[in-house]
Amino acid sequence: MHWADVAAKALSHKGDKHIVSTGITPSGEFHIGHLREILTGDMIARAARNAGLDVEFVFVVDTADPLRKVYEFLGPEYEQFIGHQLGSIPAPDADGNPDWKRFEEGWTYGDHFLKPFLEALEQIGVRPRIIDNLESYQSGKFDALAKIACDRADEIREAIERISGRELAEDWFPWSPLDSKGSLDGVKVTGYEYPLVHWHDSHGVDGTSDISKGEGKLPWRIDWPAKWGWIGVTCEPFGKDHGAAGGSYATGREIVQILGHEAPHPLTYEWISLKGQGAMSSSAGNTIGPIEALELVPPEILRLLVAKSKPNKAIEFDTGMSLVNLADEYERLAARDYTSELANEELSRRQRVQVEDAAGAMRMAAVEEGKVAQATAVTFRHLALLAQTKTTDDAVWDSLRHAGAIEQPTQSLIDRLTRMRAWIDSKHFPLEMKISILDAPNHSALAELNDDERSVLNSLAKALEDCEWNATSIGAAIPQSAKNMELSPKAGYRAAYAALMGKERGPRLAPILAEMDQKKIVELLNACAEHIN
RNA sequence: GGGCCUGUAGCUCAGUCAGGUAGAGCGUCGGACUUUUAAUCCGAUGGUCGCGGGUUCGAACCCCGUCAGGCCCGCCA
Repeated sequence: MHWADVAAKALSHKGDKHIVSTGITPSGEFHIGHLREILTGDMIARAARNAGLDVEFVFVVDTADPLRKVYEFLGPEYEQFIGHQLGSIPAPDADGNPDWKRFEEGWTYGDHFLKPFLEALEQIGVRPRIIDNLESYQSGKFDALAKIACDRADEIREAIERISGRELAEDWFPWSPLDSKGSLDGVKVTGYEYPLVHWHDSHGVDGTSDISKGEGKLPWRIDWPAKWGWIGVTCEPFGKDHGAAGGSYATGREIVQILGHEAPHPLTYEWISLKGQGAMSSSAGNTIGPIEALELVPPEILRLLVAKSKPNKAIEFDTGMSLVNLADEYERLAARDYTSELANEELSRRQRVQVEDAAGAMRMAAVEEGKVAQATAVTFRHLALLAQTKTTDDAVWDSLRHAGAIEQPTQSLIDRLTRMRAWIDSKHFPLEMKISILDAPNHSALAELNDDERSVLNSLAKALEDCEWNATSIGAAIPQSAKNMELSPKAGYRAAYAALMGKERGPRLAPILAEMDQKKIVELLNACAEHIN
């Protein structure tokens, strides 16, 4: 069973109606690590729906969280906003300075980072109900539960201290009021009678905060269970940082009971890291955003990345060769017929599980829920080759038609080619996939050739010199040059690849050579032949 | 110090919850396809299941210990 189906099954034991929730703080650029959170939730919701449950998927945007520090992409002016809520401060402009003008129009820091992420989600087929946390506080959604938290502050303090093993400050209070400047930092609570919390701030000012109007927020460890309560969350995936013993889920599951609700079914997931660069971190500049990723990778393949790995497995992502392998794996999986595979009675239990997991992963990878992926009959590798050798899209389609792979390009294939071209032009495209013809003989590659293959070089140079310079003639000339010497065509290809590309094998040479200068190619071949003799 | 996760074929992993002959994909190697040679098809290769004990008729799986890697125990996502 696919991991999402396992989770759905667990939910089905608890009831028929479910709310799967995810949440992210929009403190900076979103990256594909965040995508795991939201895709994990989306996939559980799909699986639950599949299992006949009534399920809603929500995404809480934590705009009530304060700005923690002046990040590297922010100008020094942001110093004044430290401690202020992300949904109540201006967004950075292109230079990292506060964009006051758009702020007046209602464009906040939170919006700035959220908007592109939501567009990415749209493309990737995730359409959650969005809940703005700051707005939820201000409209009183937290009111009732925040009241219980404040009324029963001692019990909550005891739970946090016992479970997390840390000691809370003497003046700790389960409500963080906004101070006279609008910051959550450095405020001391001096008294409480619902709905007012009295405080003394770091500027020496005294004031009151109205809980029911969201003039402040619950500290994170209470904020989370309170959300579970008022939203009615029954399942929530979260990063392994929250899952640790003494972490916020451990305290949350107990606090939520004090608040009069049940804890949601948890699912901890591992991080996605960039290969060789460790965990993703905006400050280290080694992030890749969902938007950037989608410019290179089709959404269903990005979904497969998350779908095929069980949540507790760390994912290593990179935009080079593993992407090619992932994409080709997608094609292979799409080409299989799972129904007939599963009909085979002779499958061992183990094999059956493997087939089921593959089928499940593909079901979860589909951008449109319930849609069955169609194999495109064109691998990523092949498309990469065509995109590099054909300047126009039409030429690519012609080539594929000619090969009998397609009749008309589908929309998804057209999208894929567009992304492929973007990928090729980007810094991410792996050298290994780049097609290049040598300028000078590659000695070590030539040394690998056997005597037969070497002997073809002269004949090959001559054949190409004499042939008409188009793909068809070149294509005929390469094997013919070997046949002339009573050798198998293989010898001709081997010789050609070693001489022209410095490799043992490669993509079809003829169409590539046809785009190049005949004289140069012949010269290179002659130089290689000479080198050998 | 306390806790969680991970360790299985060259690589990526499944199989661990419900113990019953070690599984896939990729890679590699070989063959076929006499010109779609990054393709396709067929075949083969490949593992002291991190290590040591224990329970059991039987352990990758359960229990105890141990080693290695990652993470958490900060008003923190």
